[in-house]
Order: sequence, then C-alpha cells, then structure tokens
Amino acid sequence: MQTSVRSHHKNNKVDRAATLLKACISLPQLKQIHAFIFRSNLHQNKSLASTLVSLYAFHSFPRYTHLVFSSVSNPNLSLFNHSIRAFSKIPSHCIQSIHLYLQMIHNGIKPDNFTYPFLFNSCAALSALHHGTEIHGRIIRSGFGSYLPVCNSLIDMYGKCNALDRSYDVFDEMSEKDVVSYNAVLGAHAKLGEDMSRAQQLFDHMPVSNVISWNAMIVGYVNGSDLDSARAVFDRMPERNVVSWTTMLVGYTKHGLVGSARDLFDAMPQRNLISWTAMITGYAQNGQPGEALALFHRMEEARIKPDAATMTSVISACAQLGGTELVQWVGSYVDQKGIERNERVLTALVDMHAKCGNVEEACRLFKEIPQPDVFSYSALITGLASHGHGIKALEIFRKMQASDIEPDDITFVGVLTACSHTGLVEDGLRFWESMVKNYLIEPGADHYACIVDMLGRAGQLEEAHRLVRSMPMGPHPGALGALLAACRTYGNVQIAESVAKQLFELEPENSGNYILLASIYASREQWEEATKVRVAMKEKCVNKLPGCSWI
DNA sequence: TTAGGGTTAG
Repeated sequence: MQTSVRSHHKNNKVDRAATLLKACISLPQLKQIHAFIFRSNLHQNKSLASTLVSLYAFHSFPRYTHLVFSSVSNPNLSLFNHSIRAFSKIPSHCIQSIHLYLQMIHNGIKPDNFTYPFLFNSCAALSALHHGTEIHGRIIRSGFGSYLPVCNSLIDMYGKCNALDRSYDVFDEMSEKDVVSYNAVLGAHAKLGEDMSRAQQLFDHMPVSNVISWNAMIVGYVNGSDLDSARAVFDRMPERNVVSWTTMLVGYTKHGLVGSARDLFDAMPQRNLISWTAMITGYAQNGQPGEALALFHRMEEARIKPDAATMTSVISACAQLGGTELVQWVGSYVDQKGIERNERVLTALVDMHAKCGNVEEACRLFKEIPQPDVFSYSALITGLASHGHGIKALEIFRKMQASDIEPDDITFVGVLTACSHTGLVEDGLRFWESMVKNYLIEPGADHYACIVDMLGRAGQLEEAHRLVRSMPMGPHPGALGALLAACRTYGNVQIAESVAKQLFELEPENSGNYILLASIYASREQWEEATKVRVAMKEKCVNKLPGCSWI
C-alpha cells in the first residue's frame, strides 16, 4: 500500500517535470528544471533523461548532454537513440554518437530503425566513410534495410562522403523510393558538381519533385561551374522559396559575379539571416569590403541579428579596409553582442589584427583557439611574416608541423614570405623543396613571387631571373615586379630591361613599373633612357597614378 | 531521412 502511494507520488513528480521540460525555452530554465529533477531523485528516469539530453543538444550544450546520459546507470534503447540523435545535432560532437553506438552494441542493446538515420548524419558530418560502411553492413545483416528513412540517410551519408557510386548502389537496390531518396541522390551529385547530365536525367524522370529537388539541381550546376544552366533551372522553377533565391545568389558570388548576386538580392521577395550573410560574404570575398560593411549596416537597420558566420565575413571586410577605428569597432561589437567566439571568428580576428600589425593581439587571440586548424595557423603565419616577424612566423610553422596540421599552399606563401623578409635564403629554398616533394603542393604564382623576391633581395638576380622564366603559368606580375625591384637595389640594367618589357605588356597602366625602370636608368646615369621611359609612362598612364587606379 | 551563408594569399 505504502509502496503504491510512494510510486504514485513519484509519478506525479515525473509528470510535473515532463510538463516543465515541454514548456522550457531557455538554457537557464533548462538548468533549473534539471536541478529540480536531480533534487527529486528522478535523474535515473530514462524518459526524463532522454528529454534532457535532447534539450541540452538543442541549446548546443554538449557537456551536459553527456553528463545526463552518463548519470543513468542502465541506459535503454530509447535513451541511446535520443543521445545519439542529440550528439548528431552538434557538429563538433558527432564522434560521440558513434562512440555511443559502439557502447550500445557492447551493452547488448540492438539498434533499431530510429538509431541509424542519426548515426548516418554523424558519419556524414565527419566524412567518416569507414564507420558508415561498417554500420551499413550491420543494417544488411539485421534486416533494417527495408526502412525508407534508413536507406535515404544511407544515400545521403555516402553522398556527403563524396561516394556518389555508393549512393547509387543503395538507391538502385531500393524496391520502394520516395522523393527524399531521389533528392538525396541529387544532393550527392550537387555536392560534387559532377555528372550533371546524369543528375538531370534522374531529375527529369522523378515521379514527384519538390522545391528541394530543384534547389539541388541549382547547387549541382553551380558546383559544376555551369551558371547558365543553374540560372535556367532557377528561372523554370514552379515555386521558389528563400533557399532557392539564396542558393542562386551564392552561385553568383562563388564565381565572382557579385553584381548579378546583388540584382538577385534586391529582387528577393524575402530575406533571412542567411541571405544577408551570403551577400555580405560575397562582397567581402570579392574585394569589395566597403560594400560588405554598407550592407551589414543595412542589415542592422532591418533588425536582423548577425551571427558568428555573418561576423566572420564582416571581420574579414574590416581586415581588408584596415584602420584603428574599424578594427576597434568590430572587436567590441563581437564582445558586446555576445557573438560566439568559434574557431572561424577567432581566425578572422587573428588575421585582422595581424594584418594591421598588432602582432601581440593576434597571438593572444590565437591562443584562444582550442584546436587551431590550417586556416588559423596560416592567418597567423602570413600576418607575422608580412610584418617583419619572420623568425616568429617560422616558429609557429614548426609548432604547426608538430601538431600534425597539414599546411596548404597558403601556409607556404606565409612561410616563404617569412624567409624572404628575414633573408633566410637557404631555409627558404629548403621549404620550397619540401613543399613540392613532401607536401605535394603545386607551386603557384605567389610562391614563385616569394622565392624570386628572396633571391632578388639576396642579390642572386641571375638565379631569380632563371626561375621567373621557368614559371609554368607564364610571366606573372608579382614575380616580375619583385625581380624588377631587386634590379633597382643592385642596379642591374640588363635584367631590368627584359623584365620591364614583359611587365609593360602585362600591366601597361601600372605606372610603378615605369618609375622603377626609369630610376634604374637614372642610378646608372643613363638620362636619355630614363626620359624615354617617363614619356612612355605619360602616354599610357594618363591620370592613373598609383593608389588611384582602383577608383 | 533530403536543399542555402563563414576564416588564411607577394
């Protein structure tokens, strides 16, 4: 009798807690209810724990998601499923759902058709093709392969791991398909931008399509660099939503067509945070930082709150514009509005401060990044290198190598710049060789420019000239300019003449090249030649003095 | 179970 009263009492409390959780909308509220559950000794209740786990994930609070799960002594299938789903929603913690899956197998609990789709979301987010394939094998053995959502998420997982053929393998074997199955395959094509004629054929023969199918076709053509076809799809769509407009807009910005993007932006029936951010990013990435900032202020006027992604591009725009006031403004904006200081935001801040010469602040912010990636390292290295801190830049590069972060082409631009500005010719040549041989990075025009600059500063003009002539991408203004500047330093008229001739052809309106050559002649007292160059400059660069030509 | 936005470059 007493037991039943007590259990009735307890059930009341469980119901009450469940009702409270249903109504809970904020993280502080959630923590309060969690505390109530704990005080009432209900934390072993698996249903309440499942709800808590989901809500903590919804508020992106992985620490507590894990805490709640691990405080339940014998987790059942439902709690495992809720927790796997919870971690699959937090991109940085997807690996946890795979760990949970392994744990549930170990505990002898059999996954069901609700387990797999979320697991595959995690595999997709991690590009964990290996795990995904293994779990696929278990599905075949256990007979859950007849569930549509399970197969659909499998197609999606293979697609997101760039395994288009495997997506088709699953798709072709399905006896029953729905629009999601088709869309998942179209999404796989879209991600790669590959084989769009096959995608088009599939699209044309779909029994039913929806706006997601159309949008996937746009993405596919954009990623395949076929903007005309992308636009044709966009124009033919029976109905467009805000995603369709934004997708097309991004298609234009990705290919540098900012004007077309802006036309679309102005014509959109509705805009959301993502559309604004996409347009701001379009400007920031295509060398129009002023426009990016102007649009950001219009976004504020429209009372759309920016998030971390928006601010990443805004910071990048400020970095390009420079100026103490702007740098200070954006820094305090991020602080005051509580913008999430994630890896990308911090990297953009590191880059901005480094570009503006505030090396200490850049280093301080870099230390705030828990796991710096190739972007964060490159931002710091290039920033340090271009402000005369070559030694420090190389020190950071060594740290990067020690932490097993793979450098990319841009990292090496920074590394080579550091060597060139510090006069470390031997090291520079060694890094160059290592870049090609160990890291299999194809040297670009910027790398050549660094090495040419380095050799030129060291007075090895013949060697530098030889390198310029061996560039597989042909003559390039950056490398040629560096060599011409070195010719000025060392008064080498012969190489200067040959280099300047090429530069005049490549950039006839860049007056700096004429001025350099004229001053080389002047330093050798070849006054007649110097005058000739100045006259040629006046003919070709009317009213186009350096610093004004971009207006 | 399916679709859109972010950082590094002489």
